[in-house]
Amino acid sequence: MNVNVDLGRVMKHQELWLENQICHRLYMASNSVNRAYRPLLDALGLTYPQYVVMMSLWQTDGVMVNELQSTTQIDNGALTLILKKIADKGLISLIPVADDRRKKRVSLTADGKGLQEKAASIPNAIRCRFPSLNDEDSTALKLLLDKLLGDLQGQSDE
Amino acid sequence: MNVNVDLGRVMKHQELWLENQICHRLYMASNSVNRAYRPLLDALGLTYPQYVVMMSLWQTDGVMVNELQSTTQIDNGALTLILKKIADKGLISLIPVADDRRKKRVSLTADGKGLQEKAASIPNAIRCRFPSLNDEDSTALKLLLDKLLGDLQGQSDE
DNA sequence: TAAATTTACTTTGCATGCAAACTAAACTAG
DNA sequence: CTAGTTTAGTTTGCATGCAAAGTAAATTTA
Repeated sequence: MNVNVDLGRVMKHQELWLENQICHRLYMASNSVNRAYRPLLDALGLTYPQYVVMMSLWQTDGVMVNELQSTTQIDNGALTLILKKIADKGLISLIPVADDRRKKRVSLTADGKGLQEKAASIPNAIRCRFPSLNDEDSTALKLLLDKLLGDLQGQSDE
Repeated sequence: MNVNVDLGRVMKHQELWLENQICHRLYMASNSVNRAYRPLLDALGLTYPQYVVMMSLWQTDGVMVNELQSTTQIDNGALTLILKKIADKGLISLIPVADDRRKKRVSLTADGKGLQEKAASIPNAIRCRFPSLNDEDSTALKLLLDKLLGDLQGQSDE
């Protein structure tokens, strides 16, 4: 008695069923998480990608755009606009490097540094939205996502 | 000897570090997966969300738009455009329901049904991109993502 | 050292994702 | 039966994500 024929469906192409796919779950999870962040980030005047950039800078300030790109994995084209926007908000300054005038250094302003205190409560607020995931689950999930990311990163380079 | 101070960073706000976050991994994973699908889906003339809609219809044809929305989790506004586009490609027909003229039934055309054969190889091609994830890992990852999705779904309704 | 190439972004065109406003049809209360 | 409400989709404005073309500066070649 296979559950897959309960509704009289043909047993063909089960790999194409949404319930069987990791990728569709990732798609839904990423969007759901983004929606969960929105109300919290609205209070800071940031979008999620902008928040990711700020987090990266709070951790390591004064980096080149391409370093920020590889850390955050945000698309280059999008990153240009995102940096322009958070620069307009006065959170960062974009300074061309004297050595190599193609490069730009991204540095936090005082306001940008100060925003970290306001953001400090967000990670915990988000974690509380996943009551079903205990610490062990979280660790396991990170590990599995790292495996997946490792696979996908390596391949494009070869 | 804590690895977190290896580079002399202050031990403050570690929750804000990207490496410690599930959400940033989900963001990167979802985008990476989307990029992995692109060359495969280009051959079918579909984008990933369009492919998700087609998969849902291959599994259950002739549903209302709102059923398709809850199955695929694609945004309503986006879904309207996506349905218009795959209808323009001749893969589906959108027929207003006689009972309730607000509703529309989404039905596969012969071409739409035929496309399933061409798509049949995609799930396996994608799975091959994750050599590090064995079957056990895949099952575990699905389970963890389902937990996370369950948490996020329930909350917005309350 | 002049041409070819590479590097570090920027810009452009298209396709979502999302919240919010909007429309039309069906439903409920009085 | 009519006003108010809910439901099913659509439209709109803004912010990415992505591939591809474009730019300017640095590097390598010949």
